[in-house]
Amino acid sequence: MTDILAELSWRGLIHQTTDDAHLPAWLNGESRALYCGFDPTADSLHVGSLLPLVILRRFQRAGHRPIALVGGATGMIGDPSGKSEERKLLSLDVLRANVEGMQNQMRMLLDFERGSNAAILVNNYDWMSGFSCLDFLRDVGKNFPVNAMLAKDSVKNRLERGDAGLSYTEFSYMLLQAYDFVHLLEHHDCQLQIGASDQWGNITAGIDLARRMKSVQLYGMTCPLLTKADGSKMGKTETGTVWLSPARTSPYAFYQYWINVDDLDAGKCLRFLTELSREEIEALDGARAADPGKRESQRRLAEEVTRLIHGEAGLRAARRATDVFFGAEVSELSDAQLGEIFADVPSRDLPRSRLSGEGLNVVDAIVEASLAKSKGEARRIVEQGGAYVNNRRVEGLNTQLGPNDLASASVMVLRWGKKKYALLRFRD
RNA sequence: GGGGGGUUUCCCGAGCGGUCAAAGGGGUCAGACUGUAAAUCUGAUGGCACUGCCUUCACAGGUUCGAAUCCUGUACCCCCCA
Repeated sequence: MTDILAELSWRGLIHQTTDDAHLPAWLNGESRALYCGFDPTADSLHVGSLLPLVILRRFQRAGHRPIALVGGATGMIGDPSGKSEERKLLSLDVLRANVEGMQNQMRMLLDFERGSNAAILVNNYDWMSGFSCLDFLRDVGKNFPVNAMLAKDSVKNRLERGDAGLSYTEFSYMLLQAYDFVHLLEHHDCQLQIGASDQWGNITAGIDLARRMKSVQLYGMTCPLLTKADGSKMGKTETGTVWLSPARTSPYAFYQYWINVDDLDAGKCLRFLTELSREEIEALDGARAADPGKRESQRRLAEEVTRLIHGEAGLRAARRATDVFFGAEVSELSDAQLGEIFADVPSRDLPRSRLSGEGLNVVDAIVEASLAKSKGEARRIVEQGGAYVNNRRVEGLNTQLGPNDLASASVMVLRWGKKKYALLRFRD
């Protein structure tokens, strides 16, 4: 039995526990069940919710049994924690699809086969949907003093805002989550709940409920929120959220997100999200301090996290795309390979005849590919040396593109500046 | 109700009736440098058939050879006196 708390502790993953004194002995004595809930607000998890999931994984590797709970029921209500205003309710169909999508991702990170401590996936809709309103109020609601509920930060913050308010529905959220804990205690002997630090109130609500209903003392533990050195949340880019689903965020974009992590955040990310050993991480810290330009930490981070989420194949694809995006000329690749590498990039189909005869002028090509809004803009970028065809700089305004400028059988790769790409596909 | 000021290109902001697509700053984009960074430097920044033409300076009209600049009206904003 690995000392999981010691590991979480050096990684900086313990924000708060409900019982610092007894938790170590309780966990190190034998294999325990623990759970963490995830609300199905989208059909994919994102970087923000990755951290608790990785922690569940760590617990499992240390010999404990992780229970991943998707909030099919709680998702219908909306958690007020950390939200500044009332949430819109999701339709049942959307929720069902979201639960499905998230479960698939959990299957990748947790092992559901692993003998005595195989992970368990549960959906609180299964036990909540049949719970009648009256029974719930009598059995659960009776145990919640409104005073205590009003004192929770998640509620207090919303009430103090004045402009936002809080509906009775969201106010009740913590009762549902609290009951989940009791339910999992009864059915899976789960006595520990983990979550991000904003879940503290909900976790302690569950512990209080269990004490009142079952006279049992449960445990809770929170991890820090995954934030950047400047205080903002990780997992957001100008283009939006970084998702775990390859359909929403390609392995390449995912890999790039981590490659671009700030030096100041790299050490934290390595500790939080990778399974590298303490020695390896500290070696990387040293390397980063000595020669930050090499960005070994970021490379390693991107590699580890991308492999974790997208597997070896995804990592390979991300790397190959990176080579092309930041490398030399695009050549000796097939249509299919290019399509895969430039999966994220907008493309446009043009008739092949545009390449014959005089050929296609670069400026026109750039506009056709929607890289530039107008010809003037396209012309400007060519004049300033910021336009590239197949990663080769375009020399002048009157460059004409012909069949020889295709990178593969039918694809031409246009680039604007350092990173903005577009494809033109020439079809018969 | 009376008096005064304002409305400019993505934003702020300058703009003698002609030489204004409109100063300057910010932002954005590109290039150099670099660590796929930050900072810095350089250039660009309405459209097009680009040594020229077209559309823009709240809106609608007018004066003039010619208006973002003058006049009239309309809308919105600000200030002062009641």
